[in-house]
Amino acid sequence: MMTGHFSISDLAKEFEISTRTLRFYEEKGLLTPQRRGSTRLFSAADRVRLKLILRGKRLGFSLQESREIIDLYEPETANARQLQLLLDKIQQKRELLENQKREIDAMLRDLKRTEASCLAALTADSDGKD
Amino acid sequence: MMTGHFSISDLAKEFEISTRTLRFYEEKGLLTPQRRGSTRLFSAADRVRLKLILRGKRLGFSLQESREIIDLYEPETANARQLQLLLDKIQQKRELLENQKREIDAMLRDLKRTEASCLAALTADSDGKD
DNA sequence: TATTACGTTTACGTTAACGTAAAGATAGAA
DNA sequence: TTCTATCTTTACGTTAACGTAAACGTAATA
Repeated sequence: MMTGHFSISDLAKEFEISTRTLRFYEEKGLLTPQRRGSTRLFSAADRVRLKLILRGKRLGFSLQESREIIDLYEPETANARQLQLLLDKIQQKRELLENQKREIDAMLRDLKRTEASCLAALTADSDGKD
Repeated sequence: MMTGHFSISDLAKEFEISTRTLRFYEEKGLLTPQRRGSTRLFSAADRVRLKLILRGKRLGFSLQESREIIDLYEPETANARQLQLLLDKIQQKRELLENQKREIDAMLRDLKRTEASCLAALTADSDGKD
């Protein structure tokens, strides 16, 4: 039935995770699905949060860290003092991410060097120099 | 004494990790220090490997993944067939890293948007509109 | 010589992020 | 109504990456 909501297995299939994982995320307060009786009903907002959690995972963030980042997106904090705090946190996360990018670039450079010497070795072989 | 080697605590201090961590990495075959008696002697090469391991950690790689990447750097594989395999692996890792970069950029864009609306809210407040 | 600093091995403990199994409720199809 | 699918809760198990403690060896220093 079209309810505008997702069942637990809907999301599990879509994102190729287990239902246990979804229940675990709720248990940890990362997702807060509604209930119809005892059955969980996930909203579009829950789905977005899930996307962010999984993206965080791919970047090597812990669930706690992902939660911190996700919480930054919620503009419930309409108070100015809180907003400044929010901006500070965003700045922190930005620096962390920029650092990650730099490390990735360093790794890519290293790989490129190794690749180059591999290719050199290969072409030397195909030159039939020996 | 200048031996051209590092003691376990030398490396522990330099990289701000525990000696347990270094022993653990050896146990897992990620580092292979020599021994003088029972005491570990780490070489400059060990130190480089350690750097790569820690960089991998910061990027959210498991020790197993870090090992795979590090192994790519070792040009012991002078055989052509092996070299081609090596190039394939490098390509795989490159794609993985490029993907990570894309995800980071996505995250940075999201943060930027949130930041923008925060700033908008703040300046609206300081306008004293209410 | 006794203490301090540093090294060793062995082994049990811990946290995160789930996996897996048991036992049961509910709703629609055969 | 019985079967099948899908949901629930509860709870013990598992892996990675170390932490922590015990018990010991060695070497320089007070």
